Amino acid sequence: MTGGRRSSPAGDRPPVGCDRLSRGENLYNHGITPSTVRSALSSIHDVARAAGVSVATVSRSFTSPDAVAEATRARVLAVAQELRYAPNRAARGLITGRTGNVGLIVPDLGNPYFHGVLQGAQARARLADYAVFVADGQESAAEEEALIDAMRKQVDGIVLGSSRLAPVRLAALDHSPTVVLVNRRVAGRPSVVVDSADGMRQAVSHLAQLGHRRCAYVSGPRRSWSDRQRRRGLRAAAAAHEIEVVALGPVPPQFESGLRIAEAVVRSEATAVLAYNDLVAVGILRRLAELRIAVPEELSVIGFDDIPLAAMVRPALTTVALPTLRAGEAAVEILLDGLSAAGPRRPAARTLPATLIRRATTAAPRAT
Amino acid sequence: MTGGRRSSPAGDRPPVGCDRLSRGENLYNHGITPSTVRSALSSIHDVARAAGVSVATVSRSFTSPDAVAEATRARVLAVAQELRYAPNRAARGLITGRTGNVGLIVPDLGNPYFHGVLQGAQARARLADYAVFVADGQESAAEEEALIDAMRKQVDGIVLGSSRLAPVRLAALDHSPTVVLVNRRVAGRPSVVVDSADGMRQAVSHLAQLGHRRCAYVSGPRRSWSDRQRRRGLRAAAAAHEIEVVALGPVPPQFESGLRIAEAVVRSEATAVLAYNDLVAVGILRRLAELRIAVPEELSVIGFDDIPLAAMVRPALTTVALPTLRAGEAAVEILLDGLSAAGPRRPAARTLPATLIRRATTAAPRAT
DNA sequence: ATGAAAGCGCTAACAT
DNA sequence: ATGTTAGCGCTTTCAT
Repeated sequence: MTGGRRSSPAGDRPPVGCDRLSRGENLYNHGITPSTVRSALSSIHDVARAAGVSVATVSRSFTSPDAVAEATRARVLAVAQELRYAPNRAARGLITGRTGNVGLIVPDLGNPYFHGVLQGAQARARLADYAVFVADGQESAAEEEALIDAMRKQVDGIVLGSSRLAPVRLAALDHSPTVVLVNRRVAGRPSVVVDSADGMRQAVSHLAQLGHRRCAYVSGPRRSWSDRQRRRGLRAAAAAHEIEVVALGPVPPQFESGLRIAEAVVRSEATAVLAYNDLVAVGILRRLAELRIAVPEELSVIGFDDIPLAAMVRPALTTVALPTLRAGEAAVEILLDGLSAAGPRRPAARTLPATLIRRATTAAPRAT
Repeated sequence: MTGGRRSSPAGDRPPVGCDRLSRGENLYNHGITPSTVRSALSSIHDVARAAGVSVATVSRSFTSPDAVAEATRARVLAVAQELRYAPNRAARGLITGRTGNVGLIVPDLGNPYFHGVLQGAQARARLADYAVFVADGQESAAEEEALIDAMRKQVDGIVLGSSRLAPVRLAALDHSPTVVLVNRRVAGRPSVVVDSADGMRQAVSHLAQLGHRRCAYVSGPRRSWSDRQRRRGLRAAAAAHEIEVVALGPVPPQFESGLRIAEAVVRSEATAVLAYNDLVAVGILRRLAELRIAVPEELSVIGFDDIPLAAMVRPALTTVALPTLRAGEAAVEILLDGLSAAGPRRPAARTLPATLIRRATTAAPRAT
């Protein structure tokens, strides 16, 4: 593409942009062809010089195309492409106050739940030509705050997934840049949450219809907002369906927790168990199999999240699907919206629906 | 017009931090204390003024502490903390040529293999106080190149995981910033690869010892460097152990592929199957269970990667562990090393060992 | 429609 | 040891 077409009036100009290169790059570039050497390090000045216009015109050609004459713009753009020039976003940000970046901070990059959020956020950001920083808070509130501070000036907004920060700290956060919460709700902050209380309702109702009367719930981290939502949903639904609840846990939201808690589930004499998340549910499933307890015949199991794993185990896990990908997208969308919005407005608070996915780990309880 | 901002040419600038805030942020900040409101947007000038020193001294207090008097530095740092000042890295980068960022590009953020790489890269980068951009190439070479271009000026280096680029394109890539390859080897480029050929050797040798004489291999993407390594390792090891090989595939490296290929594996009459990766292996496992074919009694199965999933399924998957986390770490390490190194030197090429993890999907073939 | 020049926040000479 | 100043690459008045 680079070599062939020379339709522009700039075609006969000498190959420019090499003066920058001589700074030392070419120490590396021994046997490399000219087309390779043509560096991406050209600046707006190189383009201006090569196109025979001022830097202002080059800048305008990129940022407000209508402000420059058709022919000029075409020439500038052609030269720019030839030189592989693209505006330096950091420099641009210095003056515009916009970085073109967003940050994503999650408590644990190892948790599949956040992979969906990351994927969604990244995809949505890319659509708007935004780049995303990602960082792992290591389940620590302090680290999370440190990361926010580190990112602050480099981004136009931060998506905070399942923040481990206390509500007060969350509320006290700076408003620049904007922080969008995922899986948390705090007054005055934009957020996107999943209606997991309703998901719980669906799960319990499903169990009730199957005839279960006594269910166990293995709860997640005590300070987790999601867990509180689920417990709330559980209380309400259980009452409505006259189901007895055995509370187990709390446990860390991991596979190993499931392994460990499984026997307690059995001892509880519940005919069904709801786990804080799929990871725990799959752990339970695994241990149950070792214990030779048939699922779903002897015990029904329901998870939360619908991570890919849920469909891969055997029997396939019935679970409450939480749209993590969409949550990531939505968070970035809110961020971007807020940036383009003229004035301040009340913070967006999106709620995404949860959906029960019936697979193979739920059935009627064994007749007693 | 927003009058306040860039008014006075004569230096007497208004307290920036505050006028920024008044743009509307504090509409949200009702009952919040002054110390909270004090924005993080203060610049080096604010600190200099408040500490009664020049901006140069403030700068030095951060970048070369020894160059300023003990007492002065203490005062500056105190004021800085009070003002919640931290140097703007974009501005710093403009002059130093260092951004303090690295980029990570992978073909598919949904693939668990890359989650390890991401985690490792992020952790290692954070250790050096670097931030990481992450992007999803969507299994497309073109998108990958576009992402590289988009990142180029914002990072000091790029980690390219399992690049889908053709070798020529890879070789033709700019050397600024440095690109470190993961799971690819190309002349003149730093890289970290996992010795999966040796991993394959271990797997085949294990199978041979168990008594298998006929094995199937379900290969991954044709253009995948890893797949070529594995086939190479397989050929050699199979020859050495006098094992007959049935080649199946290629298939996309996903769970569903395993589901689909399982029957072909059975028809192949191999007594063991090696899958391109764990995802495919687990898919095979799943379908085999439906087919009521006992694993490992009737068929042994081995995967590659050792993603968390491998230990969670039942029976637990025997697999060749590839140190993805370490690969991510190593890649960033190489990047950082290269940045601090004085002159150019021959590109680092790290090879990480693969390890066979024997779990429950391999056993001696059924006596015939 | 275009150009000259100021300046975003910072660091690195070059003074003092 | 500290201050002054010249930019880094860019956008944006303000002139022309």
